[in-house]
Amino acid sequence: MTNERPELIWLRPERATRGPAPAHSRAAIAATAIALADAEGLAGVSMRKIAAALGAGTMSLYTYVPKKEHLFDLMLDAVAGEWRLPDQPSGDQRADLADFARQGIAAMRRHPWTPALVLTRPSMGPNSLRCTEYFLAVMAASPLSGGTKMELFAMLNGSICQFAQWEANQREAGGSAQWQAELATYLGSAVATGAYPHLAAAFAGGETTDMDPDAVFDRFVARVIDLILAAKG
Amino acid sequence: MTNERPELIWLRPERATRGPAPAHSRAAIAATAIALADAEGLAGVSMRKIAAALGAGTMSLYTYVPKKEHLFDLMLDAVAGEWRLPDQPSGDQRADLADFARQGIAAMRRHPWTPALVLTRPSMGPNSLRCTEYFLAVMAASPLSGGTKMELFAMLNGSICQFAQWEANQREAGGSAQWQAELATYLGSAVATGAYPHLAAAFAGGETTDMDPDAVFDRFVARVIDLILAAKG
DNA sequence: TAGACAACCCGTACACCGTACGTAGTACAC
DNA sequence: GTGTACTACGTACGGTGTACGGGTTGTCTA
Repeated sequence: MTNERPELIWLRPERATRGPAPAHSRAAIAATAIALADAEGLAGVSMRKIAAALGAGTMSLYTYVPKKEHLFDLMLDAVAGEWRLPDQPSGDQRADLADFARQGIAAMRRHPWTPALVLTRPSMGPNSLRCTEYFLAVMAASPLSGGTKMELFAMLNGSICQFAQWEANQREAGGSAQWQAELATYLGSAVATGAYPHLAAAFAGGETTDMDPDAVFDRFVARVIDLILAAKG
Repeated sequence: MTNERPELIWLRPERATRGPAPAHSRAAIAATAIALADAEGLAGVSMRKIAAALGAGTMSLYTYVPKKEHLFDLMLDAVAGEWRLPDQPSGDQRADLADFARQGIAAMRRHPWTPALVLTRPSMGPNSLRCTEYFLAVMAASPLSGGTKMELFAMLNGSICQFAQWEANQREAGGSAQWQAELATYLGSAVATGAYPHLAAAFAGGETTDMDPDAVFDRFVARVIDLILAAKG
């Protein structure tokens, strides 16, 4: 079989025993990348910029991270480490899941680039495993199969990501007055053709859905939790 | 105010009246891009490759599409045009929504790059509007507000995307035996530390969840539809 | 009908990206 | 002391999106 270095970053030891002591660390690199992503978005994260921020040569990073993709894994797991989970579930499933979800949305609001990454690049670093473990602990009393529980976990996680991504999109769009004006013009003219009567009715119904984001999220997540707790399969 | 060309592509006329007749069209460019994305993934779509496939100069594309982002809008709307929706809902809400969802997952299986794009870049081209209109028609009898219905639509759509993306991830991971082996090694060693008892239990429970994908999807989407039809807010 | 001008077509060029490769230096294993 | 595994990183390559400018073509105005 192949004796190559493993592709999975969690299988590579961070530190070897032979050469000089490394001047940096995976954690520091990930932290710098996260700061960059927070400030400039995912597209603003480049190996050169990270290296510059760390005062290192660009290619030095590749001693710590074999590919940029793996850097994303590190970033995601660092964010997953921000969840503050109690050691033991309280016993109130609904409350525990709601709290779990709120931790998630909070982390993703701090780091708006996370949902896009989580959805397209699921990874299971130590911190992600800790989150999964907690979810399973909350569901421990349920008679559902392990596989079904994992499915439900994916669903909860995905829903949180989806919501966070939606919020991020809203924020981005809301920032540009021109964009909003153009969208209104376009939708107005589309509706005016008469081809979309129901759409017209929906828009005419007074758009007063700009409630407190936390309330919207709680309502949304309550629905998802309903669904999880009602699951039989 | 500004007299600039609108940023929103649906507000730009496809064809002007002054110069020579264009040799290509937005639709042809989008179709080429879609073929490329289907074959090589989103990352394989570059302006140069599209132009080459069309037999055009790279920069010529920019007469049709002001930025690459807008090309994505065109691609997504072309995919949205693949939904085969009846002129009128049947009257059976659950059946209509289930059919709608099945159309969605089918389109996204044909074009595995769509969910990532839809989630991060919602756009409302004519075909997307048609889909929205159909959903609202299905929900016409419901007393919910227009805003709530739009939220529910976003939720249904998002769920479909999420599922499709999850499937795409599975397919990609399943393709590499090495990757699967490494993941198993890693999870095994993680579980062996004893730090994740519930995770261990979930894995120990015999992973026989590899059912028919259609059945899994139908089960998943049935849950989401339950949630939509039960909505009161 | 003359000519202005808008829109098409596209080659060149620039800034930036991820990263392969090679070299130099360092510290532990033998 | 020597070999060797490791860190550090400059240079370079092939790719990206797209700004710019010039040549061409068709239509609308005078």
